[in-house]
Amino acid sequence: MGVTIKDIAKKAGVSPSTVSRVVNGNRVISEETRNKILKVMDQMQYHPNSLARKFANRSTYAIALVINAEDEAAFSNTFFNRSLFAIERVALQNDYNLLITNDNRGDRSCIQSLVYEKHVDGLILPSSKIRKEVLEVLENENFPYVVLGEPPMRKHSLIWVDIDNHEGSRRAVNHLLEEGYQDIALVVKDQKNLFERKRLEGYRYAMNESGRNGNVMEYKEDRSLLEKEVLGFIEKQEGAFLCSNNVIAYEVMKILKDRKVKIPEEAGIVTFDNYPFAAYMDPPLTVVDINTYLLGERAANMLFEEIKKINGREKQILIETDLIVRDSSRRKGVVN
Amino acid sequence: MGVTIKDIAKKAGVSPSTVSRVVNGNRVISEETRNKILKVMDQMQYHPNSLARKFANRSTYAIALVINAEDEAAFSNTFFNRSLFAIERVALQNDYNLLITNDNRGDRSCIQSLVYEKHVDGLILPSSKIRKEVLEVLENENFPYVVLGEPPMRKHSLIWVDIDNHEGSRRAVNHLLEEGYQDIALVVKDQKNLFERKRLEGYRYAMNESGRNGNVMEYKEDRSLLEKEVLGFIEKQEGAFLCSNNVIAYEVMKILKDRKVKIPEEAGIVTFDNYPFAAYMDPPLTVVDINTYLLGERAANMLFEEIKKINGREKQILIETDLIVRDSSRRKGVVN
DNA sequence: TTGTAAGCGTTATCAA
DNA sequence: TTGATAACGCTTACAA
Repeated sequence: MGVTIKDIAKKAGVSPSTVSRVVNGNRVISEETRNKILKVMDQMQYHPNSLARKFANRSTYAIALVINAEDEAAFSNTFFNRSLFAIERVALQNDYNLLITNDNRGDRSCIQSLVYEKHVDGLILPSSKIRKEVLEVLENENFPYVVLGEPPMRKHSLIWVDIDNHEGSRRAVNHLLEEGYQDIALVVKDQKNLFERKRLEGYRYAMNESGRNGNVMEYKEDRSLLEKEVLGFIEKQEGAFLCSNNVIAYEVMKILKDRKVKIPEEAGIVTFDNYPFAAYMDPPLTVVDINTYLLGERAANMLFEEIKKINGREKQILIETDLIVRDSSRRKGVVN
Repeated sequence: MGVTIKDIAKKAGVSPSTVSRVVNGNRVISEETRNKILKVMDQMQYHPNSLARKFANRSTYAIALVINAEDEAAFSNTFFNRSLFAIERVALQNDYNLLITNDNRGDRSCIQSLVYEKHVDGLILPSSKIRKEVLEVLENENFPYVVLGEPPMRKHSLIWVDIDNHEGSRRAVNHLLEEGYQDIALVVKDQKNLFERKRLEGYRYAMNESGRNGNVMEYKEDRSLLEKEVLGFIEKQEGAFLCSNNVIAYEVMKILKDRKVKIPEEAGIVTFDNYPFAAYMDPPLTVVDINTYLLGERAANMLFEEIKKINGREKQILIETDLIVRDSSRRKGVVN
């Protein structure tokens, strides 16, 4: 097929191993022969065969990102995308390739295939993949991997990165209290999801700290239920709503506006996730922004530290959220 | 390292080639030996070394998707993500891996590396990558590739898939005319982008067909300019706005609402892209939906047809848009 | 139906 | 500083 190291060697009048040394930037080689070989490589348009290289090195120079998408959801959410982008970038910086693997089977086979057959050098796994049988495989092989999201087990020994949703809720609650809202409700979609669970915990924690009970509402298909709860809540006091995503925030906002409840004067809103539209709402929405780029970047960096066995590496990282205050919760200065 | 084909052969009392045949599902083999070998493979936990396999086969069983992201933009837009998801899925169906390569250098080196070094079996390239020097490399090697988006050159010979933005505009314009709006303005962001160019062309075409001149507005940082144009336009007649994305639509909507212009009675709005928020707007936005999942799926399928040299394959595909009519343009029945 | 043996392109060990 | 040679694990003529 293509030009091989042997062809170069023959033409340059050296041995294949010398050529190999040049390709690999081996230092112990004379300027003279190096230049000669480089010239021939250029002339003959030599491209090292990475298949052969990987084979000889027993390494793919690739890491795999396992995703867990039964449907398109995982790929269409911004959360995932920015992480992916970051991971790809870090991989590139380390001269590694990134393999994307969508694993919709629940067993260990995907991981086994990646480890034993595909011979990738490291894995980034979503926390939803963490199960005993999977960990078994990885630990047997002493295989480098990082978990994306706080794992459901062994959270003190595994290596993972997550968004600090707990702290995000606390920030939002404290901000709303400072703005003078007397009570705060949390509106979530379903509490199974890990993000929402942590948000709930943080909310409860902060409410508790302020001596309040808290009030959790669920956003369901049937809007009228939520409507009743929201209006009932706001009737009692100048309260605020911490919403777990932008759609929920929009719904709450609509319910309030329909009843001519003034935002932020009579009711405040804060939502998780800074979707492009949050800033365009009327009034613009205060958000707890989560940096998913950083999430991916950290995960990938940790993985490479594992692969390279760098000393003193961190094992668990929580990424701070960022509270972006906009008009939907800026009660102070408006009300006095 | 791991268990090899030789280990299996020895233990099963056969030759390595026989084991290889079993691994590869070769037909010419007796049930008996096959079963014997399978049992041993299971016992010894054999996993074929894909590196060695790829090397021996001179094929990676991988396709690469080249993306072109100087920044996070490419990864955070939904457009790209669903395509990516589709491509990954099709690759998997064909037992291929997907390699994501972010190429921010403008030259041919990324493509060369993919073709000559990494030995992927096919490429999916964004149309922005299509340049003479790149095509040269690919054609020299007779290398399978598909372009994502109508290419800037050789559009009748290259293999590509794109969204039919031209038709999308026409649909929207005709819908708005049918609803009784007397004139339609197109609001775009910048006309350099291929999507927007095609939308503009389609708009002009349809307007022309209806004997109208058309009116193109640009959405810029400074909103006041657009405001003037929008209000001036709507003063003259009951007109409608075709917006090139959701943010623009939101801005136009806001301008109109601030002046108490009734939507859809006195002004209509249609926007490209069905972002989750479009349905939540007040009134809900009519959208020209573009199926980017299908875009990726088609691209990947075409690529595998190229790789497998299947007969009678299509060369250029335009993917139909879908008009989802919501209240923001439903003037009929409201006005009579 | 099965076995033998060469070969894929590179790296690594050892000797020169 | 260089070269000869074996090895990596699998596939595939070709022979049996």
